[in-house]
Amino acid sequence: MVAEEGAKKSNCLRCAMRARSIFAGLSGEELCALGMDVIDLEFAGGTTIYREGDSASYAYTLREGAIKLVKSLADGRAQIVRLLHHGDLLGFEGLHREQHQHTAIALSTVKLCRLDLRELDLLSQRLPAVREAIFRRWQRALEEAESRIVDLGTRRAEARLATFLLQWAQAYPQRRSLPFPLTRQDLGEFLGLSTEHVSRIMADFKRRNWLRESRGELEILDPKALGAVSVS
Amino acid sequence: MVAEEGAKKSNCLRCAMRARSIFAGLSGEELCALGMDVIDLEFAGGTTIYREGDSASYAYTLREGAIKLVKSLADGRAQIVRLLHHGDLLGFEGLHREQHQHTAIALSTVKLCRLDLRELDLLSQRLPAVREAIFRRWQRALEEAESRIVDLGTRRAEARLATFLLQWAQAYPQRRSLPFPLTRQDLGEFLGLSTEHVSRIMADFKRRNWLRESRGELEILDPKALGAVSVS
DNA sequence: CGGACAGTTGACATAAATCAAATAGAGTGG
DNA sequence: CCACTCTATTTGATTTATGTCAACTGTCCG
Repeated sequence: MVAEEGAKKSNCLRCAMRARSIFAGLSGEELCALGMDVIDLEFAGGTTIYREGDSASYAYTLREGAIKLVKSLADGRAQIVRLLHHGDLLGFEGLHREQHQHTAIALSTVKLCRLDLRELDLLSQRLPAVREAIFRRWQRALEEAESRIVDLGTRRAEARLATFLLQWAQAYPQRRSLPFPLTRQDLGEFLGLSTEHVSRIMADFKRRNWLRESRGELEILDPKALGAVSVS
Repeated sequence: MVAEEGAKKSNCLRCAMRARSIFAGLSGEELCALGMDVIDLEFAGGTTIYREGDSASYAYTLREGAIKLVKSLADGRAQIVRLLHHGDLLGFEGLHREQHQHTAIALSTVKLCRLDLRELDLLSQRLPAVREAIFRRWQRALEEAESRIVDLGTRRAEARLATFLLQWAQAYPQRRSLPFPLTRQDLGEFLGLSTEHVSRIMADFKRRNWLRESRGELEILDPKALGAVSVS
């Protein structure tokens, strides 16, 4: 739960992430000329990166690990609004809003680079490519959100879970065993189900030998079977 | 079901909608200099304005009436992804996507103005104010989508319906009797419920004298009671 | 008057939540 | 290394919410 925070100036030029970042379109020279403070951070799993309602000063690019964006309800329950993987952005709602719209929590150890929102705003006004990149991410987020609305509105628990597992796997291509730092409660809060119900379905999938699971790792043994359930 | 389509050149300068449109920030001169083909259209309720998968050539501003954006499932069911009111935009996903992502259907007689997507794209690159306006609408759409995810994931049928009715009312401020062109099936497809279940709850709300309904009009008699249910 | 069709209502089936208890693991301190 | 604790998970029994099927009603409209 304690923030094991590391911080150092980032070298964007050499960043492995650069091609997939919002600075993808820029030349090396343009990148150097940004004059932006970009700082690399590392947090332990469980760390809260920002809270819903916090005034928004920074946005982040997730370089490694997974993060959940959560909205908390008055009655103590919570809904996971989005799950983020390496390459995803977070905190960008601060470009137009004073405050963060979700609570961001690291699911595993994460590496982030942190961008100052004010600088980013100016930058995006100056550089069409940056603005364009942010815009596109936004659109993709909207499409994913709408697809989750369809999911939640029309599909049953088994199908939602199966769909989710397959999508999770897509975030880690060419890996036979996937990092899987989600608890049953996380799954429930993402899929709109009780933890018990998630547990039953996961146990069922495992009994059918569609999955294998061991401390934070997941292996999908029968994607076809899961695919069949996910459409039903 | 037949498209009663009227079409004429639009006079944006005199448009009552102008202050709320994506051209809100522009001066009269700038507006004149746009050189855009903007065409006013009118469709009867039930008309399909475009279909999911259609190649996207136009975007629209909804000037009057209500529209549903629908995603159809393989099994014949459908999910209403968004409901649009006067002032809302539709078809803008065509700015970055080749094809429309939803089917747009008029719920009542609607008045639209139609914008050519190619021209709009050029325009938005030229005019920061326009781009900004579109961006902000996008962000609001994402926030609404996320709030629906929370709703669908955590709330029961009664609460979802009550919330929805109150939100619908907000789209028609200072009106005691609201236009309400939605069928029980529409409500079901928006809220992720069966038509029968929606019907039961609506009937229940009416029996409690929280609502009154008559051919396409809805009156909310007890917003407080609905509000209480909507949080439960 | 007679169809369509949307809405309502009832009886029943099923999905999922809730409550409660048992089990399994992972970490901790001796 | 073991005993112990704490927590996540699993499982079972039961309740509740919601869906499904079917019949009936009302209304609009030709």
